[in-house]
Amino acid sequence: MRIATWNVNSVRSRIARVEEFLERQDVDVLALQETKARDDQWPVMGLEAKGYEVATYGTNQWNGVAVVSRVGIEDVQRGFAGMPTWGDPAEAEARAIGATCGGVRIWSLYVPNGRKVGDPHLAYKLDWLAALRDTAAGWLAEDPQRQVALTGDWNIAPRDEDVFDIAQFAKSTHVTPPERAAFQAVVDAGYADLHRPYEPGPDVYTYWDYYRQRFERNRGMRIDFVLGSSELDKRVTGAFVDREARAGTGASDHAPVVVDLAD
DNA sequence: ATGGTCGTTTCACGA
Repeated sequence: MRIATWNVNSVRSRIARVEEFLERQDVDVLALQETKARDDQWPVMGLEAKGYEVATYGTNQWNGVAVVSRVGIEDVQRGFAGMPTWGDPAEAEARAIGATCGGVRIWSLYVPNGRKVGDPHLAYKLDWLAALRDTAAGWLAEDPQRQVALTGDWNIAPRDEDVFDIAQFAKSTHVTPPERAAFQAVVDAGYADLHRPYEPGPDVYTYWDYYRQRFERNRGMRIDFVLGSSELDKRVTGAFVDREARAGTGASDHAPVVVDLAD
């Protein structure tokens, strides 16, 4: 089974590229972030015609996550236990959706951006990650044999080599010690990085700003990850970033991360 | 320090 995660930066403006990616890479399950579509706005017709099921969670034009699968979708859960919301608690933020596909629990996560050091959004990001860690640790405490994938845009570069020039991030979010500790806490809860062992280099990125030709010059960041429980980790046979999806006009600013699992 | 480029319910703001 081949799974993937992709911050698509608007599924409505990118649906043709989503369908192209699924077919070109022969993907079974795709987790999407920043769909920027309410559930009722999702362009599902082409996907359903090609045999994909879609589970979405979008409450406004800014947020949105989804799971697209051609191996079935079961037990969809929107949000997770203890997930903090920003601002009015009644206004749910669609940052997490979980679905079981082919026996694997796959989460599509859009970790809060954090904006700037000192911004309350950064505290929110850390709270959100702590809640995710607690909840995800609980899943494995209940049953260590579970195959769980925590995929998505983490908005964290865990290592200095995960950004094109660490000196330029001296006063930025995404690389601060508390954010990196929050990421590591999820790893320590039993979720390994399934991609890095297969592309360990310092110049492997998943995100490149649109401006200043950052993609063409490969000045990017590794901030999208597929983390997996140990039972899932055992099945991994390979992983890579699909840079082709980032190339050319009309691309998202992120590229998909693809992970292959043995049957 | 600023600006660069995308997306959105766009003349503003988030990433």
